[in-house]
Amino acid sequence: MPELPEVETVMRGLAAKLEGRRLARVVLARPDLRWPIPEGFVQFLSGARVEGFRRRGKYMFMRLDRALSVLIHLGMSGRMTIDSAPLPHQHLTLETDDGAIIGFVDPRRFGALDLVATAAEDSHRLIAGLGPEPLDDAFSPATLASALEGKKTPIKAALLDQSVVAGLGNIYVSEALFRAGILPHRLAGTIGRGRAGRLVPAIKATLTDAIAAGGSSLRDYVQPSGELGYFQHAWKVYDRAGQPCERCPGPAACAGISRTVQSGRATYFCARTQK
DNA sequence: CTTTAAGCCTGCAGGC
DNA sequence: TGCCTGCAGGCTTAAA
Repeated sequence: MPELPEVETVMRGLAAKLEGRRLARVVLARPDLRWPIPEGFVQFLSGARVEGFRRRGKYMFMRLDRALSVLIHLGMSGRMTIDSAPLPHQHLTLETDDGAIIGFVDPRRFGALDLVATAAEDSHRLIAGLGPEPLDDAFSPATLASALEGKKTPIKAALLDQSVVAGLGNIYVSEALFRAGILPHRLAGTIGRGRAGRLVPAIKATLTDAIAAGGSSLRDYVQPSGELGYFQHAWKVYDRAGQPCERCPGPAACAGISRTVQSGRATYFCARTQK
């Protein structure tokens, strides 16, 4: 489900409820999600105080006292609930010392839970290979252009590669490429400094706008508060095949939003304004 | 080395 | 109504 804006939104919701609280009760309903959950997971969390949260790409860390962090990945269908009755596929339940109930629900179980020393978060095997944070200043046209240099994959696939930039998924790649006026099929190696100069700001603006809207809600995504994100109403191309492109003057000029499949994933674009 | 395809799981929408 | 197929926000692995 969740790409960077959804993970950021979820993390903020959790932080508001959990920071400074102690985990009074921890219940794990199964020993594994995508991978086994480490031995002693429940014991390490039980009684711990939550110091803070950090996001890296689509991963988040819940930092506990005792120099330990819980790595949380929502995968495709993962979500967090606050003060909700237990739901089907709720694999982890946390209860705080002030009575808040946090649930981790993930029907498809592509998500992950792990423990890592706080000082070693960046060395975790799922984190170590990640590219730059797209909203950091270090993610610039120069760094992106150099990361794409010589790449023979389409730019769409390159931006989905988390080692190029961390946090983009299928929705926001389509949206950012539309915003930048770049065709998803264009080979990454042909982006160069000029187009990267449009693409990087487009990525940052797309993500910033989506975070401000609380992410995109489709299927089962809600903020932990139960509130829906509303960025899905701001999609320009994603899931809009056949609909008019708002940048084009009308049907005479443009056939509307196209949908194709690239490496097994749906891609949406305007064939007239993206090159 | 790089790039593509299959697989992991469940749930849901659409076609028959 | 039920069954079947395809598809879904991610990521890893094996194969090409």
